Amino acid sequence: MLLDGLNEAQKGAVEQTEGAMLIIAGAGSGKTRTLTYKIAYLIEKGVSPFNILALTFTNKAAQEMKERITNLVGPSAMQIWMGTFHSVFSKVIRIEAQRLGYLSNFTIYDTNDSKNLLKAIIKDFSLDDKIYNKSFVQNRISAAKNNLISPVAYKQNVQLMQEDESCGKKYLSDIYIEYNLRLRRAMAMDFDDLLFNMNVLLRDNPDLLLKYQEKFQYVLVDEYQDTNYSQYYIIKKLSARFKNICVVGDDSQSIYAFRGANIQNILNFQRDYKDAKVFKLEQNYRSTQNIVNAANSLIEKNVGKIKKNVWTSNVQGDKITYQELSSDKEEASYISGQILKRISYQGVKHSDFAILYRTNQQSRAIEESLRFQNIPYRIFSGLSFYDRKEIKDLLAYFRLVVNNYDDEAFIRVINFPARGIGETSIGKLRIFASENNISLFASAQRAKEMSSDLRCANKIEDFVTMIKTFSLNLQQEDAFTLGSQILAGSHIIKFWKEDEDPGSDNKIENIEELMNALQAFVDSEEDAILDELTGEEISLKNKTLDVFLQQVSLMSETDRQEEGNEDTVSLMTIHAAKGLEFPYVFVAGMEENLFPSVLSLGSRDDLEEERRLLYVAMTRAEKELFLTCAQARYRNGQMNFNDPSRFIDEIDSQYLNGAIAKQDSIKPYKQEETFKPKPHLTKLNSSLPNPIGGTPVKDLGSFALGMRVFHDKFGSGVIKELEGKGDDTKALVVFDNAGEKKLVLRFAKLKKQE
DNA sequence: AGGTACTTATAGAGT
DNA sequence: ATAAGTACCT
Repeated sequence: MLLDGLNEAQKGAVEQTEGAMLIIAGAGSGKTRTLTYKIAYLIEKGVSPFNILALTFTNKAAQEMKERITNLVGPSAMQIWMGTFHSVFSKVIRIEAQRLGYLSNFTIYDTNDSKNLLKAIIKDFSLDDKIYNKSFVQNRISAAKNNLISPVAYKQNVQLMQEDESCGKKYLSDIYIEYNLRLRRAMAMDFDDLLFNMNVLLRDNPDLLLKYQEKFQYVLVDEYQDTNYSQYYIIKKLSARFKNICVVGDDSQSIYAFRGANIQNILNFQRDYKDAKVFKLEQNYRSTQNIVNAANSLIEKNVGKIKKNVWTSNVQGDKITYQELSSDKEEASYISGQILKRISYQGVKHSDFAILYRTNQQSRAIEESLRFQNIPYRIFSGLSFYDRKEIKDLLAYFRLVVNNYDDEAFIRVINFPARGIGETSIGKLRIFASENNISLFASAQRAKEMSSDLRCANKIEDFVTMIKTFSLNLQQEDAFTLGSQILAGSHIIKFWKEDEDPGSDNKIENIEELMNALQAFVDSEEDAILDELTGEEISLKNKTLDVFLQQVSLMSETDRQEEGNEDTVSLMTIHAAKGLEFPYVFVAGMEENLFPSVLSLGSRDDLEEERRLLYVAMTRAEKELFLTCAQARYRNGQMNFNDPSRFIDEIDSQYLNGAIAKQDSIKPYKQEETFKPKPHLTKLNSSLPNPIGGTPVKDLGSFALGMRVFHDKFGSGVIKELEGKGDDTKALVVFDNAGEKKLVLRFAKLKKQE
């Protein structure tokens, strides 16, 4: 019988098929399993896979779930629409593009493209790019889009306009307007547009609303705690007709507020859907009692959350190890030492270990140590394959061929490899383009009629002709064939072969890897879900370059990873570790200002998110968990000193080994309650005074040569030299017991003695 | 126009 | 520490 392997709570959640329901799934409680069986159960009950929509957090998760369901109910499972919000709805938008005034070969701009575009606009508006920092502007626009605030609505919103004005950015709304205009001119959408425009489609086209409501009779959403308002609204509308909406999540694992996720979506679900049934999965099958209890004791410190009692009947296990080390280097070698010890004496595999950290830059020291010890490792995320220059260049050629209006792609390749079209000429094209409100490519096509003479008009014409020739073949050739022609026509390989730099061989290998991916895409089986739509839809099943590009733009680094058969240690950020589990887990960098991040200290909501992040990290571990802290760490080229993370104190010490009671270090975190209220748009107030580096600058001028000072770690000593001034003052201190140290006063927290 | 040398911004998680 | 931007030279 299908449901025999499930516990009572899981079974209940599976058997409730109709109506609205919320499944609160604690860490390690078999959530994926439950969801898998639930979908299989629906199909077995006679629901057509065509009528099921399942939204997951990564494409990889979707793929794995599909495979499992296929194992349970057979190949019809391949017909389920399953994937991330972005990938599923980008397909819908592709199909219905005309309703939005787009063609289906529109480009998806990634964050980088967005920022470049914003930079150009800020420059064109003659605004100060320090005040109008492109990352800030991008965040603000993204937040607006995620809250379904259009440029016009933004301008009419008194509160938003006042916020902008009060921080000296009154033209932000104008930038937003221009940004959207230029996106449209480039026939491009950014990530947020995919969701925003899906909402527009459903709002403005009653026939389409009905069509997709009829199609998606059963809507299931995984990781519901990490959905934003735009996503919330899409599924609300889609499920309004049949009212079969099942959301699964854990409010304690909500870690994407920075990206617009709204934890209220899950907290308010019952208010929103009055008849909603609630199921709680509370038994943890993953971790030892010590790990579960320790994680519980931490997350208890959060105020806003749904009551639940996560427990386990697993063995008690070892206590969690907390280890302070003197530096990031020591921390790294401690970790590799612990790994080596377990591998040589206990026959544990490399792949049983994960090293998790808050920020990507922490991987460096750890990598060095692992390499030194010959421990095989694999780093997830970091500089993604698709972020590499050589890959982006070639993809830009592809993009321009697929969509001639794609201005960001045009800028990237018009003179790469160098073909004698310089800044001056490109500037003239830009002006012509904005005067006539056309794309750069269209301007290039009309180079001859431009008033100012273009000395390189012939070269531009050659380039245009080349791209156009490829474009003509877009629907005739498969992605690999056309891609190879473009690669040859671009002379990119020739460029890297002639390049002296030793890194260029690797670049060529990467390009070859991309070509392999193209070949694999062409050879792959047709995606059955694309076959299913009938009527006026364009064909999505061709293995052409445009389809490849759309797939690739929404692929994350974790989606890309092959099923790793290699036996390696995994290194990744905690965010990337969401949903994974490992027998042995190290969480590195348990320090104030790093974890919790210095940027989170300004609000309780942000701090609670950091706490949930640690909760996620801890609950990845099955058998053994290590938390490490480095007293000194290189950051931004400078040595940095931080206290151990406040979170260490928050974990009940009975589950912890190695915690050192701090005698006299003062921890001023009791001020939690004094945080200022947040405006309703997440992150929209992050422009408020927030000094880079975070630590308030104290009176650094009060130290003098020969003065006796005290340092928390190094003890007493005498200042031998002082150099630099202001923020950068450094002191050479001769410590009584710790030798000479050069300290940055801003970080070192030196105290005067006597 | 293209390349090199110096300057300066940026260092939070990622679809 | 590093990437990206600018100034200047060939």
